[in-house]
Amino acid sequence: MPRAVREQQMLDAAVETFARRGYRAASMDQIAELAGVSKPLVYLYLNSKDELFTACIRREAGSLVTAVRAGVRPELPADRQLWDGLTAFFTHTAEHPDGWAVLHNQARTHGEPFAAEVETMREEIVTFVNHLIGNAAREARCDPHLADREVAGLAHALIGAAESLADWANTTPGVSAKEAASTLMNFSWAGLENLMKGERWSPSAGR
Amino acid sequence: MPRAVREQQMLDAAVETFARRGYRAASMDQIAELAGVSKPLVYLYLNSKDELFTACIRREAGSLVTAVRAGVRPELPADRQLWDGLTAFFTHTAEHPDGWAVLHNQARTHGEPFAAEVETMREEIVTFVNHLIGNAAREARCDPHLADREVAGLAHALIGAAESLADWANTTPGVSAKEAASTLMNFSWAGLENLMKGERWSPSAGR
Amino acid sequence: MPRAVREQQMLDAAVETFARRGYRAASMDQIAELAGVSKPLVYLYLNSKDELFTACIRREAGSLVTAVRAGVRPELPADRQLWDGLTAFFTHTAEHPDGWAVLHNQARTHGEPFAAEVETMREEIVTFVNHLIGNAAREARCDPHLADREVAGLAHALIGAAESLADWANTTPGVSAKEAASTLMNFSWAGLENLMKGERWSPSAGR
Amino acid sequence: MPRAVREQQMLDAAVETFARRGYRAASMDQIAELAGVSKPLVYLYLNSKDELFTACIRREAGSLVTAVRAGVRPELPADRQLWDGLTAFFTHTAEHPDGWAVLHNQARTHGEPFAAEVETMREEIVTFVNHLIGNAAREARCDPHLADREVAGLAHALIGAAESLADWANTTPGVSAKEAASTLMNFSWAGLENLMKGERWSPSAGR
DNA sequence: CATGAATGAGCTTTCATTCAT
DNA sequence: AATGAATGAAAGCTCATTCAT
Repeated sequence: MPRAVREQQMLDAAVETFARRGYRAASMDQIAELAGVSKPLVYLYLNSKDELFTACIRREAGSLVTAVRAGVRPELPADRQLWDGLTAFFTHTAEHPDGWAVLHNQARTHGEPFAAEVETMREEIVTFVNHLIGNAAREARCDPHLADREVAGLAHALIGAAESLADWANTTPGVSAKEAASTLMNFSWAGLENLMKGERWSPSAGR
Repeated sequence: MPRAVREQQMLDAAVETFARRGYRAASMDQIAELAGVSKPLVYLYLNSKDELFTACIRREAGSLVTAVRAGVRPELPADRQLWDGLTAFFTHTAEHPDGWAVLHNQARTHGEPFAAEVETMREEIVTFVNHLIGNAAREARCDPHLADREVAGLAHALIGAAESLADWANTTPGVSAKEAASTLMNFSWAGLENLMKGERWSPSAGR
Repeated sequence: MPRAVREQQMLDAAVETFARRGYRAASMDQIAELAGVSKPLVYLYLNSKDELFTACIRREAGSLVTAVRAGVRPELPADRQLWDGLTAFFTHTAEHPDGWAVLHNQARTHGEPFAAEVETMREEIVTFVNHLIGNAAREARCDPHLADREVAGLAHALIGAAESLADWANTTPGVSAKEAASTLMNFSWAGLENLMKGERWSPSAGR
Repeated sequence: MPRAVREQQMLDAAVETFARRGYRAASMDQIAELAGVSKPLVYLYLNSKDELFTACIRREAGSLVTAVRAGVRPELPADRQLWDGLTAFFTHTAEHPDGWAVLHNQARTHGEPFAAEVETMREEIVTFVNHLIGNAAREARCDPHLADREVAGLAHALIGAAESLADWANTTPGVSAKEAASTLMNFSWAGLENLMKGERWSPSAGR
């Protein structure tokens, strides 16, 4: 069997095992057995548990980013872009729950090298959201007056909400990608629109 | 030294160690040494690594929930309650980063028993948000027509956004609890208000 | 059983195993079993295979140097000192063949850290031989005119001869320490005496 | 490429690797890579690690013995023969440090089969020294009265001194083969001469 | 002639856990 | 109340060796 194929099988097995047991609790024995190969072969192809984990993260992150990018058409209005991006995101995470678990639950909690790998993916999304808000404000011909840090905060809030909803959708039976996307659009778009218009909530003013 | 005090010292050491090393990588030796006691004593008081970890989660979850509850006054308007709750949440997570790391990063990623422990805390917040929306709708004298599952989704979105912002605030220098709370209010309140009024975003309608 | 005693038992077992199997071929399992303890205990007390090996080398080297020193009385004539030293050396190596094998066969052939450990012992002997020749020359009231490097070379020759004879005596039945010492005195003392008198062999002059 | 050539390349690589890493630490992978061939080919030609090591020892031992033999002319006087033999020995070991390391450091320290291989080489030298002493005694028309075992002891002493000096010469900058040979002649010839004349050192007589 | 693919067995090391005192 | 002493079990990793092509 050619090397490339075996490697993908190993990555499949590793993603599944890391997702279900966690990075430390997953043993190379389990991964090798699930992949249907001997342990030395895993080491021959992927060198170490660390590198294997990194390879999983990279493959899953790339796959997710590609899926989201493919779902968005930049010529459409900003809200439509966000909607399409969220739909693609929830669809992909629903179809690859183990990959998503590796990215969201495992990679971020096991030390710098792995967290950094995921952080680059997150930053890509922050940039995307940034552009989205900028474009939307331009379309609406209003000056959003949003500081860089404020945008970063909003992006983190949006991503966190999306991540949490992805987990919720994956663990709650009957929640579709569309429903998750719809919930998040309802939750977030009004606020983003307000901010683009310069409207803000303040504790003193109240509702 | 009385048992209760010793136990708290052990939990302090355990929370710090679990937060910094992760559940599996943290060893009972390290925890015992950091607590300044012998390992058998840790076992005498807390029985096993699992129970020790569970005790950490429970203590930190309780402490966080208590802090948030103490910050909210039910007689105030809904948005003010949310603002106060968020402020208390971000303040507490900033003051107890290790406890927060145990809850957010470790507990959820190491198997059912621990994740379930955190889930009860989350559910408490879902209930809170549920009340919030219900009350706000009543105050606004409008019928929100929100299904239970929709509220659950919104609560997950809100919590996810808050968690993500807490991490962001803890790792980005100069971001205060107030700023994080403000960002999240701006992000979420408009959307929640819309939903209470029955207004929704839909892909066909667009902006 | 107190720690100090157990440690010596482990070192005994380790010396025997390293001597018989070689450093790499000796397994920690074998050593632990021979010592009558579990493997983790060996690690608890001696940290690693490297440190265990180093501890063996240090103990055996110290023991050998002590034995040789105890056999020599500095107030006696040089040849008598050499004879006593050699006798003590061959007696000790005959009584501790495994310790000698560790020093001579294993320590020198397994990388810098270990070889260096033995080299310090050798240098101590070089110094001893150096003094011996110097004193003998003074006693004989002649100026030996021996350069430092020449003495170093002679010391290496003497030590090499002694090491080789120790192996030979240990593996040839019926060879006593006295016989080995006698052989080496006959072999080496005449040459050393000549050199102290300034007499040398040269290829052109012949015998 | 003809088999004989390939085999020599493999032996070259093996000698270098065994000398630098030691028998156990040297891996067949490293050797095959250094030889520029695939691992199965090494096995095809040399069957196993043990046989490969044995082949190295035999080749290097043969090469050394040949070099020493070629340096000695039996028609010359005994001291000259010894001088020429030592010169050839030190020259060869200086020119083939890896081969020498395999013989001196590795072969003797890794179990019976290999040590025995080297022992045959040593015995050849014992025989040579035996002849040397016998011839010299005949030339000097005196009866040495040396028992076989005494000669064996002397040969071991001489060899040990030579081995030790070879290491010293290889690791001390600026020491030539001639200097090492000269040191060893000065060290050993007077003693050997004495013994041939029946003169001995004894502890009671002193200097 | 030569190799890519594959593995059984064994190694060092670590850890949660217990027990006699 | 507290600990020094001790271990069964398992993990990551490496290596000599083989076979189908």
